[in-house]
Amino acid sequence: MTDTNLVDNLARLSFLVQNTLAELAGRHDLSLIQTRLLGVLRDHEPTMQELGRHLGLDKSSISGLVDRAQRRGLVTRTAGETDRRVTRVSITADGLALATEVAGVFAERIAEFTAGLSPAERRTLAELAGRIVS
Amino acid sequence: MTDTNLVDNLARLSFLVQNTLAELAGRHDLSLIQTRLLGVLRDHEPTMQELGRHLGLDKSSISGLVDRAQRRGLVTRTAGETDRRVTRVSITADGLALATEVAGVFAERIAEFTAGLSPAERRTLAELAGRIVS
DNA sequence: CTAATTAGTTTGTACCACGAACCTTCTCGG
DNA sequence: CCGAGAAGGTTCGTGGTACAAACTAATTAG
Repeated sequence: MTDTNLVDNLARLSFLVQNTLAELAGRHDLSLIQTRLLGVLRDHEPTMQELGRHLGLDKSSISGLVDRAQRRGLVTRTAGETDRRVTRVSITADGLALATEVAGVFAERIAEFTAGLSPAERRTLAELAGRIVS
Repeated sequence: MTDTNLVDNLARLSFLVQNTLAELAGRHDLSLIQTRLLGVLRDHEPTMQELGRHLGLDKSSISGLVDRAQRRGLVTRTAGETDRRVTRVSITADGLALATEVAGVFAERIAEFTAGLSPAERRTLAELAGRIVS
């Protein structure tokens, strides 16, 4: 049955979560990284390099990522006001709708996965996961 | 503080675990998928399409993946004995050493992440994660 | 005002993933 | 037994992802 190997089970859980998110995003022709990009932009209007820090990517990778998202009308670039070297990236209405849709379905799917747990167990899991990531 | 949003915390935890594995693998010039490949081959000697099922990839993706791993001497192809259409993939000594090394460091890192949990909490986490993935 | 720094883009390389076309090797029905 | 179709892999073309290095434009330091 469900063994208690912490490392294995965390690894498998992480693959399950990531694959789930990738699959749901893929239905809207979004990659994992594009989805993360939109997720960040829901709460921020960062510069290119702030985006790089958020996502852990090189600035040249960000250029391409934003290029492709912009081509699809999901984000826009805005020139910085004071410092004209910087570029701020914002999410568009289309991008926001897509991000919200994917996030919603993802939450539903996670709920299904954890349906076999009691409410107390779900709280415990959320709390332990929260302590690890913080 | 560590809030108790289950979906968010599971998502963040999964990114933490995956990024950790990707970073550790990257030190040996392995991608996540190459590492998973070696991980599967530690316990199996699958055909190409069995590999595809394990990893959730198209057979054409497997061809390239195994090509690159073979070029680095991490795996070998063997022609099937009875059915000569099939190709079995095996891990080499070099590949096994690499997989073992990465797995070991990964386990250490997970141990560090969960060091703030009590032994009982770690058992609980392992058990809850195990029930979700099973 | 020049020199160094910083933000971002471009270019070249490699990996990753897919579908479609293709080859070889079975397998099955007649 | 043999020809049609199915099955296992590979190849090719396309596109996303990631990085480093070279480059441009704008800002800041001296």
